[in-house]
Amino acid sequence: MTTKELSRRKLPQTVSKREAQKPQRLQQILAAAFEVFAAHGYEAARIDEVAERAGIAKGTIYLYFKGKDQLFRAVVRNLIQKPVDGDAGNLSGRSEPMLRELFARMYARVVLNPKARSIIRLLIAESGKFPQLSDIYHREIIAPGMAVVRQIVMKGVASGEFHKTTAVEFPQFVVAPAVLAIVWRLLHGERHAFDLDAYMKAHLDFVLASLRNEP
Amino acid sequence: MTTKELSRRKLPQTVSKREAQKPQRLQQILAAAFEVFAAHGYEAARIDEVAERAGIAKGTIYLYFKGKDQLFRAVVRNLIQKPVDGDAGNLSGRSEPMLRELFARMYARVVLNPKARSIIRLLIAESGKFPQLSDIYHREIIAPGMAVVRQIVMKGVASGEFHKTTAVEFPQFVVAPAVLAIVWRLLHGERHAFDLDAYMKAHLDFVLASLRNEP
DNA sequence: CCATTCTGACTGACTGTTCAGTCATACACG
DNA sequence: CGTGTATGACTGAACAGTCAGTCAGAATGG
Repeated sequence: MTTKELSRRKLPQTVSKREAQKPQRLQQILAAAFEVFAAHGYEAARIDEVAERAGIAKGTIYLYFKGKDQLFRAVVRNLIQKPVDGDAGNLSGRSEPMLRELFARMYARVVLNPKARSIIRLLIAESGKFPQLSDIYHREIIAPGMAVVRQIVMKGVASGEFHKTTAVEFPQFVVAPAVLAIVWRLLHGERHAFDLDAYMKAHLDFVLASLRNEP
Repeated sequence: MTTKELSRRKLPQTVSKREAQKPQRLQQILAAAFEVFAAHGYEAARIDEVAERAGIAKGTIYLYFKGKDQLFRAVVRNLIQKPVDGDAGNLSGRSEPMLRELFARMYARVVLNPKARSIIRLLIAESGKFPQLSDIYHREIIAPGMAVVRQIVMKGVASGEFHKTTAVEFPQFVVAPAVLAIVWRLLHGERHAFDLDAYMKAHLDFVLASLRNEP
């Protein structure tokens, strides 16, 4: 790139107006596509509806994605590769408050989050057709999550706060009721709903009762 | 109908050969349709494939079912209304062996049963389009199941075998790890699999550790 | 008994529609 | 005015659902 070429550009605006629009378009498409896939599932989702919701023409989608399956992959990948940010946070102090903190985050971010539920529904429904996606989900979300839970439990056991428990081998037990709550909601929607706030508190009590070292 | 007309018929055979075939056809269609729906989901399932697998012509399916959605409903209803037979069995004796018995049945019949898993996947995937089906599932399977678990826990509490536990309000906690195992399998198939036999034993230990009244 | 007629379960080629993906044209920006 | 971007009418394939026709087997008659 020559000095002359550089000097032609407005210096603060290294990218042109049009170039600046592109990532925005992509986000429009991804957002609209997520809504449509979440509402209807992969097969029943219509590309025309995605275009309409994004406020663009159908052809434009094919400038950004090779086809329907590529679009689907991009939508889901985009949402399950989101940084899990400072989730592994402070692993210091007593294990019980750490579990309490973990549960609060887990229910707020996943169980009570319609978007997260929709992704899980899509992953379950389409894991036959898109196994790579559930692999990503496992690598990025499930495995690190299980590792954190295991850490907390092991720490509690080491400090004598918890007794020797099978939750070290299977940290799944600790979070299982949250998974059940998600599935319940996916199956029954608003029907047969139960008090999720009481449920969360009781969940913590139930798990701690199993882990705690009673004198 | 005259005596003469009656005397012509062979008395032991009240139904004709053709009439006897009909229920068999219906079962053929339902069995084939289940395979196809389970493999591809509702939208991606092809009626032609159902016909081919049942070894009949496509038109025949429409003699038995009004349309694709009616066929789907029939397939799922047929499988979730199956008699839960003597599941509520003996509610006598100590609660711990009763839980042990319950878990053995639950893992054998549901968690380890590919057919049951497929139905759950279909229900989760299509509960938006077919909410009545998950209502039936709740009424016929979930609610009675929860009632049984609650009975066992309450009995244990009453006898002093278990302490006062939140599992009375939310029997879901007791079975949640089994639900997680199903979802895990639905998401990851054979990948990331864990030892389900050890898991089941540990699950029982974990739950009993929470419920038991330690002196 | 056999011959004839009748019945309705079954067939599969066909139809109309839906929809993913394309492409000639229009547009906007530099 | 040239280049990269957007459009939406169009196409061809796939597929749910239909229906005129077939034929095994039941009913009727001699």
